[in-house]
Amino acid sequence: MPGVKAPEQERRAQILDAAVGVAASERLDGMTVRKVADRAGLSPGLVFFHFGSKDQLLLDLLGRVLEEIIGRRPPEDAAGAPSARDALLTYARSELERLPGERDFVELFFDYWVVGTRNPDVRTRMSDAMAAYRASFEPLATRIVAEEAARFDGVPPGDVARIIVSFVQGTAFQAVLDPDHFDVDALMAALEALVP
Amino acid sequence: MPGVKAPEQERRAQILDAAVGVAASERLDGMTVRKVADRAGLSPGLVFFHFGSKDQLLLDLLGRVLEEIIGRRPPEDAAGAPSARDALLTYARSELERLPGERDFVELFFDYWVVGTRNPDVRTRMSDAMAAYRASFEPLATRIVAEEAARFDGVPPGDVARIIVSFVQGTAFQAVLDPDHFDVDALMAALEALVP
DNA sequence: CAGGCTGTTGATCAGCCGGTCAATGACAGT
DNA sequence: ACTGTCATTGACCGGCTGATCAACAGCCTG
Repeated sequence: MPGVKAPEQERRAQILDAAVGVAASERLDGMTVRKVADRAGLSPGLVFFHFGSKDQLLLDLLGRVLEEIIGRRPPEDAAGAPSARDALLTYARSELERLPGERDFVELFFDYWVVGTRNPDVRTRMSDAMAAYRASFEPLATRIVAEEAARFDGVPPGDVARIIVSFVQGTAFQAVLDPDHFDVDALMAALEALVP
Repeated sequence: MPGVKAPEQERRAQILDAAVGVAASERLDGMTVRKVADRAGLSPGLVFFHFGSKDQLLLDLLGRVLEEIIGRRPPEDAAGAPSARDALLTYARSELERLPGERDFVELFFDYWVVGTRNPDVRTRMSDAMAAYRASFEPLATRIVAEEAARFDGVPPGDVARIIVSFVQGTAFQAVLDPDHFDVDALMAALEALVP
């Protein structure tokens, strides 16, 4: 006996919310259409009615994950930084400080990375998101290169941004694997000594 | 009609070899006991006879992957480097240069990272391996800190090593996602400018 | 040659998966 | 009030999975 109707967008959002919940607690490979439907209090068939396939549901869920991790980032608050180098380090620190609170999404992000190695759609989406993330570091990287033109002779700011992103991601990787030894202050102290 | 017997260790190795092959081409989530058995030219039941469960097979396979990625590393060849800083950069470069050729194992490494977030055994194994990898950078990090004691005042060498490992891993992450834009020389040039 | 141990096979099991679909009911337009 | 559209349900399908197990073959021991 079918239940009450609901507007298209509302249902989709309801199902996606449930998908976020299931994925957060059971990870991508533990997320099934049935579990999502159960959590949303709906029938499995409805998920296919609204999303067509599980792959499409995954793709839409990826949109949410990326928005959370890469999208809704606090403004890069470089105010008060005496130099571009300090501003970049401050920015990097703020990125590291977000990690513990967004652990579920960080884990999902890596889950999707794995899926992306086999699913071209996911891969493209991830690749684009990474480019956007990298781009958010570029203004500061450009200022750094400009401020010390001699030291960075011929080095494209984009490569500097790439290195910062690598550092943040690698740290996220280690933080999830071994959260007890994750110490932002210690890491930043070492980084500041390493990058004068 | 059962086939010929084989010594315990030989069979295990044969099955593990097949598992490596299947995992390399189909990834962890595409690896099933049947496919491994097929590739080894054996019956599925035999896999359980020798390994007990798929989880145990995964754990043993992880041992192989880690040995390939973290174990069999070339000696850190710091010979000819005028300073610890140069030696560390040379070491980091050699790590990056290994990535394209070991892509299958790098992908598997991240696959296992994902599995590790749910499987404590895998997680512990990964965590230990990461610690060992980090430790391989420590001697050079210690020399760097010692050579410029003022600059690295109070910074533990272990944290410096952590940062280098983060950089290498983050780069591996991006290299798999977007192999076409992976350029070791460009990255190292930027890194050398960034870390004087 | 008898008998047991052990490696090996492949059919088989229960369970879960993504996906389909006929049936049903709520709702809007007329 | 009638009707057609569409959201919703849940049983159902085929396929695949990890795991089990009785049957069987080769080998060692006596």
